[in-house]
Amino acid sequence: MYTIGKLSKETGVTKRTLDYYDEIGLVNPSSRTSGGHRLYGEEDVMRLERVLALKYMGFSLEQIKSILESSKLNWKQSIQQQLEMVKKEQERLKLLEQALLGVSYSIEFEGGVSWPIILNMIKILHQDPEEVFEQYQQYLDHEDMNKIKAVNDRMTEEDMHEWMQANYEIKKHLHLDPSSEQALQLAQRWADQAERMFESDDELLGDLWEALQNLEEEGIAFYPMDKEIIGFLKSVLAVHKGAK
Amino acid sequence: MYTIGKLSKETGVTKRTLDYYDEIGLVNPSSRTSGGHRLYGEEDVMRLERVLALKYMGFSLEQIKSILESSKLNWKQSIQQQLEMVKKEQERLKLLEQALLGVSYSIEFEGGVSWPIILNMIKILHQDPEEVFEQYQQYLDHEDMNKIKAVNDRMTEEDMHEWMQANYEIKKHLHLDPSSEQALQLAQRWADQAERMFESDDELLGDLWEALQNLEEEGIAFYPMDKEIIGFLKSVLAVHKGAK
DNA sequence: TATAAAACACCACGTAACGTGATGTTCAAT
DNA sequence: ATTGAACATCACGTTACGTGGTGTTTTATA
Repeated sequence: MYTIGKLSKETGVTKRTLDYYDEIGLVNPSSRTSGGHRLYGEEDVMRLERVLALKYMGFSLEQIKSILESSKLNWKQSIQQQLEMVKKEQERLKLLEQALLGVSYSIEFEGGVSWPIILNMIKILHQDPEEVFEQYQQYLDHEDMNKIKAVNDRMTEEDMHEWMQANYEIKKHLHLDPSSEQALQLAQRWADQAERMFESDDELLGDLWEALQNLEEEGIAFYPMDKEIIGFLKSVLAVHKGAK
Repeated sequence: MYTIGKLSKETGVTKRTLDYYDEIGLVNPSSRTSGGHRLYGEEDVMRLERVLALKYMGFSLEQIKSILESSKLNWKQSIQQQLEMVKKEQERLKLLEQALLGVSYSIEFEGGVSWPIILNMIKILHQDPEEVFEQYQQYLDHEDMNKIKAVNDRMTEEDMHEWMQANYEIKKHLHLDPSSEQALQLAQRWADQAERMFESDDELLGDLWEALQNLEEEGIAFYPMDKEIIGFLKSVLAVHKGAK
């Protein structure tokens, strides 16, 4: 028989928690002393351990209570549900990580917090892609959109970093002569990373590039693409093609 | 100028939430009607959007309030902290998923809920490996332990499934003649999966196998390994070796 | 066996970010 | 002027306990 203090030390659960579990009927001591002190027996300890296991698995105390009194069928269902919840939560966190990384890089490269970029990024990640790529509707078909979303999902931390940096470098050097070697290198860097991210799906990349050029407002390609960047790339491309 | 209802519809935030944000001074309307109705201006809408973005990124309202009034330096720090939190949470969820999968398979194969298995699984995942593999201390060195932990981290859903099933199949057929073809196949299946999980690190696998045999109590190898299973494998191995 | 110290029971308030009414007031349209 | 919709404000509920208080029981020591 454990007193509440002993049990607390044994299991690492605070007294208050045991208090609470007693109060809500989740783990009741099987007996008491004449003076009213709680005494927990072996079964009580077992029950507590099970409760802790289920708690670790992410169930609420309410759910735990009902699970512990239910049948096999209910068990399987609960576990499956919980599994799905966990998977969804993991996806959410993956997106969250991307958003935070984006903001982090945006601070790093832009030298400060750029709200338009952040808000766009959140939009991309927060809602379904349909709504964000709405402006592309007239230029890209449904298949393209899905592919682009897949590209976004595949993007690693390094991809994101390189992509934002390449864009930022261009922004910093918009004044460069499009025919200069340096401009060509910047454009090349941009194109290389785009190639990498699109896994050489040149058709898709071409479609997106077309769409970006035709857009009237600012475009988004995992990062706000302002007209300036697009214009710069366009002019470099023109010179380069002409020279060839 | 938006009234609270308009703003609510515009942004998808409930009135109560706007109420609350006003109350705690997170987003205050910049003016009111003579009658006291709230009127939100463009800046207020912008502020709200920023708040929502930060909320999406997982910050508490308290943090958001201070972030919105702080400097760049503070920003970077906050984002980095949040990033780390998110990464940690993701690791936790990965473990959680493993635990749930384990329980799910245990129900599937054992035909019901087996608490010893569940509690062991939770122990494996919950606390640091030191404590769980304590019993192996005398048989395995530190390096081996870390490798085993790495194996655990690498384990996919399919690995786990196959592993538990292979173990379960053996449990079901303990009575088989060790020299029978069927027994050999069961053992082979077990060994194959072990090989796969250990990525052919035969030395490590050998060490673990040694340890498992020498243990007096039940062992754990990503799943409770009872003496019966070990005994079965041992006898099959003996017959097979003898025959060779 | 008396007494002091430790452990305990039980109570109540606090937390975060709102949801859900309830009541009384102001606005917009008729 | 009236009426229905929108609004302001209040208050209690939610989860899983933490924190602290008061008064009682148990345990250790003299």
